[in-house]
Amino acid sequence: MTTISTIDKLREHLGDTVTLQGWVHQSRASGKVAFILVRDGTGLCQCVMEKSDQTAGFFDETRRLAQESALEVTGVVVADARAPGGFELQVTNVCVVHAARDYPITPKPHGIEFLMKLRHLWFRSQRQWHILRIRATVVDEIRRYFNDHDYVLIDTPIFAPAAGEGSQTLFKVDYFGEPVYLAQTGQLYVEAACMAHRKVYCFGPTFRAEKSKTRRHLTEFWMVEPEIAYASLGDVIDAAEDFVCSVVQRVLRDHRPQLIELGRNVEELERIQKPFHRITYTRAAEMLRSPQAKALLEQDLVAKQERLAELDRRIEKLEAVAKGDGKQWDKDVAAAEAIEAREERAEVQEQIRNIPHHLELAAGFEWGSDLGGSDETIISRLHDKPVFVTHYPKHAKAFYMREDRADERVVENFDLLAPQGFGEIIGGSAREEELGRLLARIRHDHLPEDDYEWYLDLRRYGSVPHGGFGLGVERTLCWLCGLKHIREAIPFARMMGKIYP
RNA sequence: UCCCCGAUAGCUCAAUCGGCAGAGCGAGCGGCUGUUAACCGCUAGGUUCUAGGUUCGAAUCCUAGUCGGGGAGCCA
Repeated sequence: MTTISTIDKLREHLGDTVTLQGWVHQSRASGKVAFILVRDGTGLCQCVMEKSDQTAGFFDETRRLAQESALEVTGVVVADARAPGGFELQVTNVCVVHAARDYPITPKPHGIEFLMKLRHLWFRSQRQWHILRIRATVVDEIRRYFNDHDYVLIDTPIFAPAAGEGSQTLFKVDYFGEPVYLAQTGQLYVEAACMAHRKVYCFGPTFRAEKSKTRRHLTEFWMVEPEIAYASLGDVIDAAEDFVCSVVQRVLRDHRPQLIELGRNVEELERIQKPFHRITYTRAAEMLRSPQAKALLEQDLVAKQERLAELDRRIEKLEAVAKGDGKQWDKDVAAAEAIEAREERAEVQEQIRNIPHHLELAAGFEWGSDLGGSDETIISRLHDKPVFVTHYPKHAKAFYMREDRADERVVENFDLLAPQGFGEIIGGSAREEELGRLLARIRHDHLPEDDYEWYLDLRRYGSVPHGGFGLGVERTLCWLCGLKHIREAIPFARMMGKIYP
């Protein structure tokens, strides 16, 4: 009777005979020795099987086990520098649970369409495994942070009778013959709850029917929304800052190796310390029109053009190698690198095409417009840490945001822009607590007043200054992991025109 | 809603000016006693997205459509 172990605990079993329950991640075999890289959900372990009297009974059948075959493998745990991870299993027995055939995801590169259709299998790949582990930690830290800071969890409804935000982005569903909408935010409900519990938060999926096919958009994404009674705009910003630092620290603490594996620059994350930068929208607008912004983009253009020339040279060289008559191995590597370089070239070309437009947008930025994606990128790249942009023009923002009493053209809101151009990860505000002002805004925006009767009650009975924010889990994960596309930050992405699997 | 790009073997990609449909991986078989995306040999594998058109001849050119990728607007 041997111990059943998991790969993450092998270190504790050095010298022991243990059984691993897992799947074949990769395998290499010769006539007399086979290396099976086993994946068991907790990690990877190289299992070495030498042909001998002991293994004769199963060696020939198992040496060529196909990728993703399920197996129980028993052996002695030994330390070996040649093994990935430093430990390996000297196999004494193998029990095939299920022999797989023709597993579609191979160790070679695949296209994104193919991988998304096989999302249910793509999970098993190392990169995806790391990302979803980090996601689980981020979600855990979100809950832990708010629970430990005296926030009360309030679950808000998914079926909502009216719009929380722009009504063009609502998913309409039939509710016993009545049209209702999938929630875009739980905010109005947590506002009600914070008057009962002082500090509350909701955490769940939200739905937006935005017709956006970009690397930053999902139609179903997860958002945490804390709401605090007796809070000023400054209090809410302080809370957001502390919270974001806490999430970053936790991910650094628990996932440093995974972040490095994903290619994330860990030093950049280590710089995420309080205080973050705080600028007003008006100042941001000035920055966009400033010589610094222009210089940044112009330098960017030069850098991108140099990169493009470099890539052209590289691609030419790689193609020559790939088509030459060198060793097959070298040709393969060159061909794979050429594909990667071509992808990067296409991306750089697109960026170069966009820069003049971005320059124009920034230089011609007028007070009153909302900040666009490229504007946010410029602002965040002019800073080395996350930036809070506050006090946006009233007419560009939602009706519930508190009017600045000192300047009624703006509201007391903020966005938090992640550094390195990852864009907006938080939106928040102080909420309008005066019934009269709120009613005027609802009427001005032609919103259905009846639907908001209950919400207006909050201003009739013990209305106090309060505020909160919403943090998008997937966008935060993109930033933390350095992901290029949001679809990798959620187990099963829901995007415009995509709902399988 | 708008703009740009793409679709060739199971996968990733080639195919020069419009002239015989190719390679690697994966799969199958064989070989190899320490591999790290293993290696070596052999085998099988094609309605070139769809429908029209131009042409002696179309993967390649034209028109329309479908699907996918990226971006704008909008947003977390």
